[in-house]
Amino acid sequence: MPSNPTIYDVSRLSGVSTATVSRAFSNPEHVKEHTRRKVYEAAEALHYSPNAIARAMARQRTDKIAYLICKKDATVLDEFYAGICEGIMQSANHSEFQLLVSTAEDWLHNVSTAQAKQIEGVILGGDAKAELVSELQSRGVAVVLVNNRMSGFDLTCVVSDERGGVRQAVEHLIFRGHRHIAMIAGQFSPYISRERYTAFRDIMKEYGLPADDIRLCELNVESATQAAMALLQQEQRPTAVFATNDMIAAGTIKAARRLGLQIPEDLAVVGFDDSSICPMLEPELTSVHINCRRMGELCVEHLKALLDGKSDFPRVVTLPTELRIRRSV
Amino acid sequence: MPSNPTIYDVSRLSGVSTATVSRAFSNPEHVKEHTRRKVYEAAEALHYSPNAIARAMARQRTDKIAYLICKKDATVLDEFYAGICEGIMQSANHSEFQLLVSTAEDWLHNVSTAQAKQIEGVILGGDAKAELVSELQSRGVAVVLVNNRMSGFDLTCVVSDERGGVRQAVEHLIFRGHRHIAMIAGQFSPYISRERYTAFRDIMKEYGLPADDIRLCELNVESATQAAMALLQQEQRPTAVFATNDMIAAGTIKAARRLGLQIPEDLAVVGFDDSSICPMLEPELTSVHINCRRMGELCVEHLKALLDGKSDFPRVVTLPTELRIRRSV
DNA sequence: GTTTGCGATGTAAACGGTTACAATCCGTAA
DNA sequence: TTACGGATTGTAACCGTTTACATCGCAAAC
Repeated sequence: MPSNPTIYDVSRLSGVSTATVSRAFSNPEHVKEHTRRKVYEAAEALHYSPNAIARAMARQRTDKIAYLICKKDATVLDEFYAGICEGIMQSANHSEFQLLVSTAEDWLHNVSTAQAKQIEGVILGGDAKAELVSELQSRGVAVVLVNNRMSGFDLTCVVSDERGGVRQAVEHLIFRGHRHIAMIAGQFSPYISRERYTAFRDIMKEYGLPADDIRLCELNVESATQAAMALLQQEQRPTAVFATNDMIAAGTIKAARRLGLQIPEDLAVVGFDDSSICPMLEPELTSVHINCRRMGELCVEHLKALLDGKSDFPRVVTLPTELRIRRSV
Repeated sequence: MPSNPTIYDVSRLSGVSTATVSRAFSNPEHVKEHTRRKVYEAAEALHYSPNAIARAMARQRTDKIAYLICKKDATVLDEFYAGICEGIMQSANHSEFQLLVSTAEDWLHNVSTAQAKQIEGVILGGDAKAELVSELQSRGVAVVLVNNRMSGFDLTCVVSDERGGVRQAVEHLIFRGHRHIAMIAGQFSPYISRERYTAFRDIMKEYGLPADDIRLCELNVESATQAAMALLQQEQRPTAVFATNDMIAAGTIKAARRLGLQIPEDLAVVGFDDSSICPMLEPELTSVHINCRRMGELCVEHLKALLDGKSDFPRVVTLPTELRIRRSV
């Protein structure tokens, strides 16, 4: 197999210097129309395209960014993070970035120490450790946090409006007349868990309602179902449940069914995330929609701004949520 | 900010040549214990680590591979492809590959033409076009197909045992005494759709049962529900439904409930993929499990073998499926 | 005491672009 | 006509490694 054509081949064939060929590709406006065309023709004929490695070497920049997911769960790319990933992918492609994807654990060992240098920017998803952030920043890597915040650092965070989302869910229930609203909460990343929890408490208080019927559960359906069973078998049964994600809501629905409760007549349920399971459940689940793709896109946009030195951006970018009303309330 | 240390800095500090430093890092066995230690100490002191770009340039290999998802759907990284992606990620990290992720459309325009050269291997997921494969192979890029097959090419395919999976599902129904088994099928990638369809037909025939009650639907719950409604309102109602994925099974369950049918008493349902929704449904859905992570890992392993020139591997790697029995049958 | 051979190390030329600087061209104003 | 200046283009150094080849030292074999 003949090795790939180089800029020298193009230079020779088109009769101009390599510098001009280079300019024709990276600064077309600096080479005369006529010459440029000659270059392009030669390149076309040779199937030449600039070698990105060599270019990165000479330019001292790689246009490579990474999406690092910091999670210890079994499935790293769940629907939520996958959605963000899609947004990042799409936006990265349009911005001619190359996107590396990895999990944080493997990364910290293999890569942060060994290769971080050729990554220009990192998007950290999940529960990033402060140590990782400072390590990266100290090496001159631009960092954007997604769905997380961190104090004490000078960095950009892209988050969904968790409090607003909880408000949409809870007010929806309150406006339908519910007074005894319980919450079943799972342990997500610290940031998310805290936001959803405090938001629930604050909003209930705002309406003068008690926010003391709160259960915790593990992140699996059985645990959620158990928690819901216990909750619903109290003497003072709540008329509505706010579940901090859709899986927990699904568990709640199962528990209700086992206890012979009708949804939404006997019990209203609202979920969070508006994942793909919502329309599959019976009844279809009302849930708070988060625009994951958009979050991913925003991450890339802000990372780009950071890399271009335009860091006069807002430090915290908040994306509104949207209540998707279905039949479970 | 001081620019990163280079091999020259290490060379100077440790008092050996750059060649020796280089060897100390990439061929430790070719440098004497004593020297090696001096080099490592100097590197440590300077926080030096080899610049992968320069290394790629000199070595003429990049250790970069890509996972390309060929799909036109709205959500590219659904649970299935995300699972594969996780496996690839993990395996790639262990093999010190850098992993790029992208969708095929953007790719074909931006990358295949412009940058394919510095990617050494590609894993193609979904419905890859033959054109893309030949384009890549003609540029000397190693290609592995996942969950797809393609004739006329000399390439490695990693697939789950679709026929075996269908057999597990259908035989499970048959052994429970079902005779009138209907199928509701969605339009996935051509390969998957065809496999599941023909497998169903063949296996039913094998048991002397008619396989003529087959419905098609779009890939959304409503469409699946509609299809199931029509199916279940026939005068000769089937006693079991084989759904070609879990979402369709969910639609079937919804339809059954609307018609007042009990599951599994009046209707048995089996899904496919064993996605995370199975335990959330009521009743919990029996489904055919596919080990996506493992498929991803296998892709990387075979890609690696390909890159190392050991291509005496089986051309088609098939991964067994496993029936996860729950309550819907 | 030479020669031989091998392991450890050094020298310097790639790898394929970019870009500072110099040189040239060409139109315009003095 | 000539000097001037911006637009184009060419020359060559450089980006940070790897690696073919040369060199060196030293022990075994003669």
